[in-house]
Amino acid sequence: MKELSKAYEPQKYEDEIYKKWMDSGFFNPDTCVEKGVCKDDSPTFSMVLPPPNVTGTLHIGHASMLAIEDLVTRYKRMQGFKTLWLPGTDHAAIATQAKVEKLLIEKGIKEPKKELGREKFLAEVEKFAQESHDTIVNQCKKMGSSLDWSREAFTLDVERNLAVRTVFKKMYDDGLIYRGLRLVNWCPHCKSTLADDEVEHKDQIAKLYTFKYSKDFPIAIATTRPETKLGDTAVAVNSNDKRYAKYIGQEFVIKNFAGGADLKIKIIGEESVDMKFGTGAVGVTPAHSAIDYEMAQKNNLPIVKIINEEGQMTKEAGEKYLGKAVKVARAEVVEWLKENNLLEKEEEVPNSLSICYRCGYAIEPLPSKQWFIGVNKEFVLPHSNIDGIQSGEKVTLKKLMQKVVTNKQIEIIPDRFEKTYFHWIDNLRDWCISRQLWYGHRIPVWYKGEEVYSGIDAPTSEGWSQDPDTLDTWFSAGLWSFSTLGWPNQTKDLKDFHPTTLLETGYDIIFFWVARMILMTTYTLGTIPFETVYLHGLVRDEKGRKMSKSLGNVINPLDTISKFGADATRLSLLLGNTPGNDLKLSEEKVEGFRNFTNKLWNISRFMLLNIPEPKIDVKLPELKTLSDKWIIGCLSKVVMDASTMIENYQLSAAGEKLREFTWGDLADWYLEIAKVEGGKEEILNYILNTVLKLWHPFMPFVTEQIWSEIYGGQRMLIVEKWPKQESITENTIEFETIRNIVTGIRTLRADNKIEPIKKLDATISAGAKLNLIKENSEVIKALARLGNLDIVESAKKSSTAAGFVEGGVEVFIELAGAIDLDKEKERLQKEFETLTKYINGIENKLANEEFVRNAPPAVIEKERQKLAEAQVKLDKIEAQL
RNA sequence: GGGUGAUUAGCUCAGUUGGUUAGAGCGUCUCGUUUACACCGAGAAGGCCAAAGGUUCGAAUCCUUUAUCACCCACCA
Repeated sequence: MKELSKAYEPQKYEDEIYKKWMDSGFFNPDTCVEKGVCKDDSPTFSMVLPPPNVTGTLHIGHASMLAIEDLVTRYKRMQGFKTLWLPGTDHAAIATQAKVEKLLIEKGIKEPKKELGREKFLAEVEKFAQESHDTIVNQCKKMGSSLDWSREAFTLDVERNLAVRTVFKKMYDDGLIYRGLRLVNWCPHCKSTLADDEVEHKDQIAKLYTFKYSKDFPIAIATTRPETKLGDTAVAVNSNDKRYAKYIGQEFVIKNFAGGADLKIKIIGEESVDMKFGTGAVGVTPAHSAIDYEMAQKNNLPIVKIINEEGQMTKEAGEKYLGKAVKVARAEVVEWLKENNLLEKEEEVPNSLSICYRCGYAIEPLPSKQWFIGVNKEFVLPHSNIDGIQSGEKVTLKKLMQKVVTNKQIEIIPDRFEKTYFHWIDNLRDWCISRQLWYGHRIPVWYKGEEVYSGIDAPTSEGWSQDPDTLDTWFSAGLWSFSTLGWPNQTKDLKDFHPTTLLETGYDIIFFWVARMILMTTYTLGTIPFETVYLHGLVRDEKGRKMSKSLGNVINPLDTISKFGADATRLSLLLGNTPGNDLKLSEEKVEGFRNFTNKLWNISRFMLLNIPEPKIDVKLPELKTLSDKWIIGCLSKVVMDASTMIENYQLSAAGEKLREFTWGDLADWYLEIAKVEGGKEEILNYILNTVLKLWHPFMPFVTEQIWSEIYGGQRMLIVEKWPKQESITENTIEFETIRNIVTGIRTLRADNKIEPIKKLDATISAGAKLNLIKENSEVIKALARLGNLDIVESAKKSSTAAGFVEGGVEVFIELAGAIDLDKEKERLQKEFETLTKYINGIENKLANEEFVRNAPPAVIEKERQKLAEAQVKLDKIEAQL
């Protein structure tokens, strides 16, 4: 007989189990085919791991992602799918470079890039990235992730670089990638451009200054950025504004504004100007404001760049300001306005500040020559697997992105995010993809004088120099679903696993990543990157706040793993977690699930004590007793429910159902009954195997450990077949009667303060259920701790007994001297009253003609039944009173 | 300014096409070591389902309005 230790200690087993899984090769679909777990032509399930940034370590959010993805992967693998979950990491260009720069500065290198130069600096970044990578891989393993490490990829490795260059060249040739002078989002701190999505907005209070450029200028304007007025080329007023209409079209020259440049200001009419805000007039700075830039395009205004990439004033602002920081210039302009009595008002207004999503520094919009992807440019899609788009049809990237979601080829869970997605696409502008960073994919474009060459490889002739810039990190991330499978080579993996089945990621990167993958894949392959998108929420602390170092509320997954185990950590991130919603987590919650892993361990321990020779392939034996039929009915139902729920990505609900069965039905009832009934070796063996399989995707370690304790190394749970539903449709009502009788007796016992150890005598007036009760009398006696139990067809309550009615059966407990007759009467009286009220409610309902006319017959029948049952119960209680 | 989500027991949440006497876990209280488990067992208390209208025979569930909170988007200087 096998025997487990008394308590489960995760720390003792987890690393060893992971190693066994690795050695088995079962994370790799090819090995699974070789070893007959699935066939080469079995249906596939594939998913890529959203590659974590190599900027440091994994946090609890990553742990949640891994738990969800591993659950689905293990489920599919056990179902016999040819299953691939492909790991990788993201070089996260701007984030990683900024992090390493900071670290080097802390080390005492004041200007790392200048001092080290491109090559040495990059070597530092790569060293850091490698270390982070190793940490991340280790953490993934700690969580139990069944990732196929043999296929691991990196967004910046050689294979992915080829994919990047190939796609770039293709887009360039299709005219989708172009270089142009545009107003871009510039981060003076990161010294790079940013995509529109990489700009965040922060509410703040800003000073709004109202003033005139000069005494002679007829209109006062209001601005929160006076220094930019040195680059103004117009003043915009609402075309319908009677105050200013007469000036529209006029031009004014302001000499030496604020002691700096001369301004040439044209008054223009614009519908968009709010007459009620400020003075109703806006100074137009085309070079440093997106909206002003558009006005300039429309009105043919000159663009004067007065702030450079360093965040300093240019000579266009005038000699006085040349080289001065923006903030200094602002103060000086305000000072000048005051001195010249031009400042009319200074007030505080709420304002939205644009900041860099990486460093939080204020964004400076400025004109710059950059590379863009045109999202509205038409091109021909040669091969289309997209419903509603023909091969050879003219399309735009925007159209492709919209189509695959509107035609339901891609399903987004929860579906409300479709709306968000469409809204984003509708407002999408050309994507600026060049970055002035060193760490990343170098733009595959070479220059020689005026000549420009774009190719997968460098031109062979002399005299070409490559563009110094790199690509937005999301460019390579956008290729992830197919670049990881070997594209541009036509590999077997690509054929087998693309499009991938599922993309599981956070809702916070739906634009950055999900949308870009859809763009890149539909364009490059003419197909979807994935069939389903499952968006998870953020993990927050128990008060719903974001976890942050400064708040000190960070829960580190490695800590909870070492304290409570990986399985407990996983469960705490899976149960109560629903798509699209944030999850509140506390250490107590993890602790609770640690208790459950131990419970499962002990359930197994007990069952093993009653299974002399456990077998892996045990068939469902003949069901002898009511409880046997009942538990197998429950098990069968939970197999069905859990399966469909996982299929529908209701992972939390599936886990709840399993827990309810395992802890409630199985442990609290069936195992207790098994102690009485005996002879259950095979059925217990069958239930144990099934339960371990069902729990495996949720908590792989403890289940695999129990499995290996039972069956040695002969077969691993990770590749056992997922259970099938038995065709047991046993009515559970009869068992419910037994269960409720036991509970009823226990309640009476507690109410009357009778210690559990004392055995009571009882009489059951069973009526039509005489046989049922007789057959289960031993169970009732044991679970309710009865001494004598008389089961008769009909009996009356004695004066020293307490009684209750359950399922048409009356139960009388002999309390002899212990009974408080008044209290007993009061209790029955109370129940009588609630029941009467209940009956009245149903009677009224049934007396309502409208109800009887309109409600479906099944509902009416149910009400009648409820009424009849309640009526019987009421009569019996009345008799007991 | 536009949009989305949340609001159910002290806390965290279920409640899937409208038909329950509204559920679970944690916490609280009472009792308890009966040959798996005190990381446990038995029992109990605790809810005008945010508010107001409406639709319906019937609403926690559908519609409208409101309130509070959270998040996303946006070029109000």
